Amino acid sequence: MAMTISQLAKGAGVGVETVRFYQRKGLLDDPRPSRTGREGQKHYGPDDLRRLRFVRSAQGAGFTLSEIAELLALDAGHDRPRAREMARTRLEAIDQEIARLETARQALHKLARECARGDAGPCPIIAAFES
Amino acid sequence: MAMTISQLAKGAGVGVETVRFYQRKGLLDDPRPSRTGREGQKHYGPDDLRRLRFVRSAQGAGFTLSEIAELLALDAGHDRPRAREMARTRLEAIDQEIARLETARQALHKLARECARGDAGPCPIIAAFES
DNA sequence: ATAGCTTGCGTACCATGGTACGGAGTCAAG
DNA sequence: CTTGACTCCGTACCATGGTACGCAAGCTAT
Repeated sequence: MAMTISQLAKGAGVGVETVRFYQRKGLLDDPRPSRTGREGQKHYGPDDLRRLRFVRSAQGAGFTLSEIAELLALDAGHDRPRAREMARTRLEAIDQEIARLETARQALHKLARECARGDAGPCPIIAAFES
Repeated sequence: MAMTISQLAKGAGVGVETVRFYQRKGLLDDPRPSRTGREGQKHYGPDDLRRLRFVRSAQGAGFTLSEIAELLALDAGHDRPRAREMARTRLEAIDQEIARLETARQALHKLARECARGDAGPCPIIAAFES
């Protein structure tokens, strides 16, 4: 069950350097080197993998690495109201972001439409963003 | 009609330093200092403001500054197919991003729901992201 | 045993998008 | 005529999220 750092990294689709980077940031455990197996080598279990995958998912949800560190601290702790607050805040930010993207989508769609006919001549790109 | 740099900046809601940064990046014109008005001072017209606002809008659409530089070059030029291609590519990226955010939204919603009851005790944050 | 891979560690470097700082000049008002 | 506001310019610095580099030590297959 024990994994090396490169197996751990592979399992989450990240690079070894990234794992170490997260360890330095306190996002991941940095286990004591153990004497089982290779001398001085660290190894990792399924929990580490879950945690690493969590970091990537939470990043996908737009949390910064330091927010993720806070979430992880909460997970170990008991401050549910704080956890809910963070979730709510992020949820609002996500909704705003989605709205912003929908707007951008319209502008781009307009750009594509206005450039649609003809293959030469100026195409009013700046005007397409005046919405 | 001529504006100073700070008026230009204010008109687009950015800082003076940001305007100069964009000039250094080639996103904005860097006019020759003129002899009208204050000696050695530059000034800007409505086109500069439109352009600056365009930069901010395009950034909002998720373009990087160097992509925006390319769009601006296209706007001056005649490569419509390229402009359409950029728009299409970005459109796809935006759709993916929206989908990603919707997923994240679900995860966060789940997190908030699972932490909803009780104000103490552990709250399965990591589990909430296992989707 | 020697090459080659992986590990661990620390430090340096990268891109992106700015922000800040310091010095020097110009101008208008008090 | 000094003070304050604004300008110009160059350079330095910042956070974020990594990526790369170099070194020593260990395992493993040849």
